[in-house]
Amino acid sequence: MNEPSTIRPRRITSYDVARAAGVSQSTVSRCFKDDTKISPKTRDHILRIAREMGYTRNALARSLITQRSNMVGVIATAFTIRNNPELIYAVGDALQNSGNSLFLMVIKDDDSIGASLQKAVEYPLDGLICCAQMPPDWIEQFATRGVPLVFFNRVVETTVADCIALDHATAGQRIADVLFEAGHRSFVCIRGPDRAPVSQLRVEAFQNRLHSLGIGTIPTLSTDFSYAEGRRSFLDLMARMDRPDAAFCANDQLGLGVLDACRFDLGWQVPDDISVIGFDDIAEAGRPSYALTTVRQPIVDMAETAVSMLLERMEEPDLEARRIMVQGELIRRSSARLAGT
Amino acid sequence: MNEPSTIRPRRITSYDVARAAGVSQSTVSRCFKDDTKISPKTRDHILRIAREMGYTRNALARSLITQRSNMVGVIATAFTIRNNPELIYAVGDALQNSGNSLFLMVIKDDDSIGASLQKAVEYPLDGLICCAQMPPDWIEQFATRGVPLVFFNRVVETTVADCIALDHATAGQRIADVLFEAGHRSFVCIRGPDRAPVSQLRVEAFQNRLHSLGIGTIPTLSTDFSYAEGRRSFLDLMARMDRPDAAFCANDQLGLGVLDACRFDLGWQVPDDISVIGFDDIAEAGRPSYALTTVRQPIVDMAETAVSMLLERMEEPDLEARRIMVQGELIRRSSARLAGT
DNA sequence: TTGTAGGCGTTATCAG
DNA sequence: CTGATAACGCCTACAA
Repeated sequence: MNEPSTIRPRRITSYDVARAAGVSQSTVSRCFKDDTKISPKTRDHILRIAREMGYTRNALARSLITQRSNMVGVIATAFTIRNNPELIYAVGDALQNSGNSLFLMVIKDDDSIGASLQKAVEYPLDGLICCAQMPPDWIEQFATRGVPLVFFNRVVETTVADCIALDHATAGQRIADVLFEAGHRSFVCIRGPDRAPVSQLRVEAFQNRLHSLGIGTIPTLSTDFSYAEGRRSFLDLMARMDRPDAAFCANDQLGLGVLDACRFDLGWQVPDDISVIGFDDIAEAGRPSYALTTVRQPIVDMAETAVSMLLERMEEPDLEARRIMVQGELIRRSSARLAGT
Repeated sequence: MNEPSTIRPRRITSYDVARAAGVSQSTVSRCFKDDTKISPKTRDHILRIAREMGYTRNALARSLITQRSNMVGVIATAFTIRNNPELIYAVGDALQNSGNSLFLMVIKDDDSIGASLQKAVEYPLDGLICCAQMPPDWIEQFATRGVPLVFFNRVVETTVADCIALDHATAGQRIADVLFEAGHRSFVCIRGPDRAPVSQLRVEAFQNRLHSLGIGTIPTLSTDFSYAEGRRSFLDLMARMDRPDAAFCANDQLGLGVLDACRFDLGWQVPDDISVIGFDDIAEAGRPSYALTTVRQPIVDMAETAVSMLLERMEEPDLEARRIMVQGELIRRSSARLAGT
């Protein structure tokens, strides 16, 4: 008959090692725990044999009995991954340093989170860092199941999950203030997708502040948060209106697009003809080719804090919910004419 | 006495559902398999009760018996994550579409892969996509254990793993050719870390080609692959030598740094005073502020292919090793004076 | 179609 | 210090 040319080899288990070492399976198991009593002699003996046989503990089987998978889920949108890759690295690194693993669930946008949440409870994960919006009933769900949850840059009204976020609103106001003080009186806004909460917070705070300073309606465009859309939509807008004094962009990608539109498509001088301000302080914003004035979001610090909060809550599930608001730092560069300090 | 204010709730199991529904545990289990025979009536009944109780199958327990965790590991360096975030997204998305999950292991650089490999066998993962160098004995290890393995942009001489990589060498030669044809005769190279294989392949091919065209030793600097280092080290070099005709940078980040050094620090005209060429075609390279001539690496396509290859091998472990070399596309922009076509 | 029983690879609890 | 034995939560013959 036809016999398979290769069979997936059976995994070597602690029983195999036990047999080879002439001890019981539980003794083998004990070898790999630190705080247990076992004679150094047998331990060495068993460990050597285990190494020879290529034995490794099965983490899945272990987590079944210990009730901990040592895996932490991270839910992140395409945009977050593209725009803040350091976040992924920082979170992964911090998790690994604490003996956990990173179970990454990527989603298209904030609205397509469903399947990931399902997976998070199925696996089950020891904790969850969510960089996206989550329906309230799911938040409850995780709380009931005792799965620690930290929101990253998504503000949620709940008492059962921690959250860390930039204070987008205060920063948006601040930008309105410094532009106004510098004498700017006509503005436009380029924002991200309508459903992106981060964009919304930044832009609304900006607009509200200007309104209270007596500025009327501010022309505002929604885009997909990308350089290309920022550039294109700004040109669109400029074809229909006079040049404003200043443009506020909900993130740096948009800001770079607007800058290039000004310089290369419209032939305007920045900041003499127009001030441009972005948000995030991504690497490119600081380069001399752009020198974009922006608000710095300390993403790596925030990532590390998020992991710490999660780990704390994993230790101490009864901790009351914490809400950390990180203040952004205004980074003054040459893309905007601003009033001094 | 003190009683815990919260206890981690016991997980609801299929036994709980069975009891509530008045059936046996195995019947509950069967409800969640498609191809099994069960009367529609009892199925609906059980599913409804399961939903009411908030029951979800435990994926870990399931994988213990099915011998598949449905988790695929991805090992990526800090640099890869930072510079090719789309890779992470694309891989994650493709995996999820095939019913698998992404177990992400981040490492500092190619040399610090050890712990991740250990985890990969421990968990155990159903497959591994490795974007880093791997010691040969570990490659064997995975083969013996029957864990499918795909290398991404790392060329390995092995018959037991697939690999997909850009043809860095051919691209490096090509750049040498077009620069030489355009009349350039003096060159410098800015490369990545000494241990970064990708950088090495690109630069060595470039240098070898020029040697065979009669060009002598080419001043070459090693850096950390970053914009800042590219800019700084190029300035260093220029302080010690005459202006070369062209600079080849092992990636676009370096290229952008060198461009800014030329324009903002040295006051040179690009490409009149010097031609600058990068590698990767990252988004910023295409923007008018830079317009960096470079080689396009179709990272998303490559990511999807890598996942396909892995899935195929998971189905068919006996497949013989495949080695896909992707040809890069020279993208001509205004940072380099090149010969036609 | 449904129930019974054994097993996946560990860890934990007790005796010895 | 070590060895039985019972979980952990599920899947899957096999029997009914």
